[in-house]
Amino acid sequence: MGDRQDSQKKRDKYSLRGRVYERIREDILSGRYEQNTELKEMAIGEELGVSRTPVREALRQLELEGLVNIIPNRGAYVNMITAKDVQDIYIIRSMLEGVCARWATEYITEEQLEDLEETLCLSEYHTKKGNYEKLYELDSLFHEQLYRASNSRILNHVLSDFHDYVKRVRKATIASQGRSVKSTEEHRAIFEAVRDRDAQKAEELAKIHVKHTIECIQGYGLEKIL
Amino acid sequence: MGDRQDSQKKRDKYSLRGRVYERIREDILSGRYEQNTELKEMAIGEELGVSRTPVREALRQLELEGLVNIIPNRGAYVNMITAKDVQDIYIIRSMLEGVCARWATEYITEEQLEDLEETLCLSEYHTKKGNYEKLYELDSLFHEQLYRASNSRILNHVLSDFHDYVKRVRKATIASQGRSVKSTEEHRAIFEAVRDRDAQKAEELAKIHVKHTIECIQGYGLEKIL
DNA sequence: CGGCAGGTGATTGTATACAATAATACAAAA
DNA sequence: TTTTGTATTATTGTATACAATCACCTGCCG
Repeated sequence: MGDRQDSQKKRDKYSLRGRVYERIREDILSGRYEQNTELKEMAIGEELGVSRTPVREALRQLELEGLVNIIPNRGAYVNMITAKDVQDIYIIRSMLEGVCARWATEYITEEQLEDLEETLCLSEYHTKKGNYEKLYELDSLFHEQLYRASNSRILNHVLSDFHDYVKRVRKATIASQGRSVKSTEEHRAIFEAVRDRDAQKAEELAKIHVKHTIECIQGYGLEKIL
Repeated sequence: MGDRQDSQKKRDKYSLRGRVYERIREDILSGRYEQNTELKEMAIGEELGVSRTPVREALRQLELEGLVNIIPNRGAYVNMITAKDVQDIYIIRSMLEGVCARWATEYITEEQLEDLEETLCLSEYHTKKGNYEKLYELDSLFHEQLYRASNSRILNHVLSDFHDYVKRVRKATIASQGRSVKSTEEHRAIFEAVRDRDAQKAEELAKIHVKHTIECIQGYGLEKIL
């Protein structure tokens, strides 16, 4: 339990390549590697008990995401998300989550609304209990459900990636009493605006929600997390 | 001539994998394949005179971009950009190009400003001559230079991808007398706002520039392009 | 002592071989 | 006729083998 993370993602968790990809990605995003660590195909392959082939394919994918630098004939090097990247992502996300919420008011189905409310209820429950691990998962789920409800494959794709990239930061912010309570309240407000089909309000609330997270991060000190 | 397209992209055009990737990507984005065309590794490999290995790696990368669907043990299928995707991309781009221009006013260097103006001059020249092929390249270059000037790796990455995705549409819109003149004028205005460090104006102009392109597309009829 | 040439080992790039899986066709039984 | 089981074939998934490239070290020469 606790490895829920891709939900809707089609990323194939069952092929060797898929597992290797997820593994390296997770290791980079969670900071287990340092910047510019060299990722040798053979070494990783041995560690995971697979040959070079799936490792290579995974590294090529990570290169495309910008999480790995590949220098031809030389090797693959870890490319960490920097503090500035995180800031930029949050600013961009604040806008995109806004549009997302706006679009969701137009496209969300009754079923999706119910799912969203269920997630919300669980969030409120676990907020009270201070169960941060579970809360992080529910926070992710809430946003991903909203992404899907926007009915935009493109927006969903971009936002999901960003969401993953700042995973570490989000884990840290959620795990503070003050922020988690506030965050869940804001989720509730966004949900209600979407349910009531108030596009303007939903957009505004979603933007503010992300902005508050930025402020929380800046208060906390980004260096401590990265 | 005419295959300029990646400029700053680090995409390795010299390895077999890189060439295969670019080739398939280009074929998908330019509409040479139909939706759901099955991409067989062996067939592509034979066509390009390479083995399955580089083809596989290329397909895996395209999967991550969403340009190809891979069903495990079954195959890879073309996933075209739909008309709605294009609309979404333009709406999102309009916001992101706005932030990009804003950030550029803060970060652009004198050298980058000169490069930008040079591109602009060439654009104006070729606009007069109605040289649409060249104009398309210069339009791409102008935007890419601005992306870089934003000093945001993240923003640059997202915008560059989007820019590629709507390549076909952009080619079509540029190739209309009215739009190309207007577009170049708008580029000039954006450039001047950036040069004068007027963030507010630059952002507004960049947003409007993309919005105008949407309108042009809608007037043109997206179905004809896709 | 320093710089450069060449060799050596390590690592990636590509091709191929083999294994596993899924699609297809066909035949037999209900 | 329909359905189901099975053999065949095509295709992908993975491993390995081989080629090309690069980094590093050594030793020669200035």
